[in-house]
Amino acid sequence: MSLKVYNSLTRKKEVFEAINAPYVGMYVCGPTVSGESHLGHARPFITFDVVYRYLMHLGYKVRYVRNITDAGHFEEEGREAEDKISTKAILEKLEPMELVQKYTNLYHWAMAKFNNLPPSIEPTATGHIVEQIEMIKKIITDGYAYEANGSVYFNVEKYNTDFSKKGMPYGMLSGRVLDDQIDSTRDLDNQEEKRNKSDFALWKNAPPEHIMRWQSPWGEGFPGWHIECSAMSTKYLGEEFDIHGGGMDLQFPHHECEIAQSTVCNHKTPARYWLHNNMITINGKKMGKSYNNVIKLSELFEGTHPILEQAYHPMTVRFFILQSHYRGTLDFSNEALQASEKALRRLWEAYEWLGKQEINAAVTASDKVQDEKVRQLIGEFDEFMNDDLNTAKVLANMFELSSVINSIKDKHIKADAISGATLQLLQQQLKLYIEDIFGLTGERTADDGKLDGVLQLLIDIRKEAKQRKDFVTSDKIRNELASLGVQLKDEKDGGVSYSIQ
RNA sequence: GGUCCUGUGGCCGAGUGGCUAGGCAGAGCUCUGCAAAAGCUUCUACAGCGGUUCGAAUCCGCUCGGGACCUCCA
Repeated sequence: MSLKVYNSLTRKKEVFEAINAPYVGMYVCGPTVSGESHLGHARPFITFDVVYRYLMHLGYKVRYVRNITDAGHFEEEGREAEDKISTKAILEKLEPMELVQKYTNLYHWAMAKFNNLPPSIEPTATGHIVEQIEMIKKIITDGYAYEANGSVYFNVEKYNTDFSKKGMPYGMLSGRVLDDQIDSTRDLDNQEEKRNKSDFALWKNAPPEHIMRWQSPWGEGFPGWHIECSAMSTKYLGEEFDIHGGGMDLQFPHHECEIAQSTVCNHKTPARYWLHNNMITINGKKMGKSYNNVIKLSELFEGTHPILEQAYHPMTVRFFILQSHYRGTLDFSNEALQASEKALRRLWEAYEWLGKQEINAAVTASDKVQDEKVRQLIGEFDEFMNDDLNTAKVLANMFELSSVINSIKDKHIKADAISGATLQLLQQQLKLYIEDIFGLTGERTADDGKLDGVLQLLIDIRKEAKQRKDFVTSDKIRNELASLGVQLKDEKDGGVSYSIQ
């Protein structure tokens, strides 16, 4: 049983084979830190965090590189060269790097909230200007780029002509044919510098108002849109690495250009497997700046966006994302998030309860059918993950297992129906998948046990009240706690547990 | 206009030629002082029209609807 992933490059599910097992190199396009990340951005980072975790679980030694784009890119090509970061910096009266630092910090804060593991290397574009310039020089030397007025452009047509012969045409990833595109490319101003509309910038001459600028062989300027990823992936992962990930909207032109640049320099397609996650939509529309429908992560966690009916815990969002397949769109709504919130709580409580049970491994199953069913549901975790990381199916199985766990808890299923060995396996596999691979964590806030002590005291007082049929007191405790977000649950065996919202 | 994806029950979502997805919501029952929680049972599905097939939600065609990319974008 081996891992299969959908490779955008071949448009097929393929068996994953590492180039240099057990080592795996994975590059994922990170954020542009000119603003705060929004819900849509959360998806690739959570998706590839799970990929990272799963690969490690499979025994690979993964070098996970995720860049930070902190060198400004154009708002719009052509018009007065406006650098996104420097423009905003002027508005906010901040130094560009101060702004970049602020949003980088916010981004890291959100990643930590989501319990995403930090990547092995998180290189910045501004920290790799030298590498980018070197790469551009090489592309010029090889004849695939030209200089014009202090800017450097990639010659797409020449590349396409030469590399089509080698079976690597420009557009191989996105399925575009260059000839079709030339006509369909938008008519932009100030295109005279380019020989062809489809050419893209490797280096841009910086106009005087541009704050972020570096010295280069072509004068003062800043790197083009795509070169940083080629330069940094080559530097840290080599000329050919295993996985390249990112959002589907980056497939063209970003990844296509990346392939072209790297292929000229290294004579091979940079990554073997290209994985693309789909978009998060809101009312069926992609969440994005241009649609003016973004929910920033801080707004999501605090419930401060007008669309939001409440705040959503980062784990709710993580769970929500894992409940769908990464290649499908996922539609945001309050109802959907609220459903995820409840579902996650149910799953977690069953998981937590089982984890606390002392299991006698010597017990044999009195209900072979039930035992077998549980074993099968557990066994399918790997199977589903290996089938292009189907986290949704794994979660579905977990819910079926939760029913079994709750039935044991409520004694609807006999304690010895399932063997000790199976229950131990269940404990172990749930922990592995819920915590280690899916990266979910308990919502309970850490405290030093004082809160628990207080609650246990209240539970005792309520119990005594109930015994003398003083329901006014017992209900008061229950209801007051409920309004504070602490829910008491009377268990079958007379015990009382609680959950905190 | 070009390239491509998609249409599943009240909502979110798996699935993909014959076998229950799952979650949330709704209904009934069990438990309970009453609730909640939990368990059990249950109701709404595969856009429409044709075709292929013993059999299609699943394959093919058409129609209608939604969306993405072609420009920064996760």
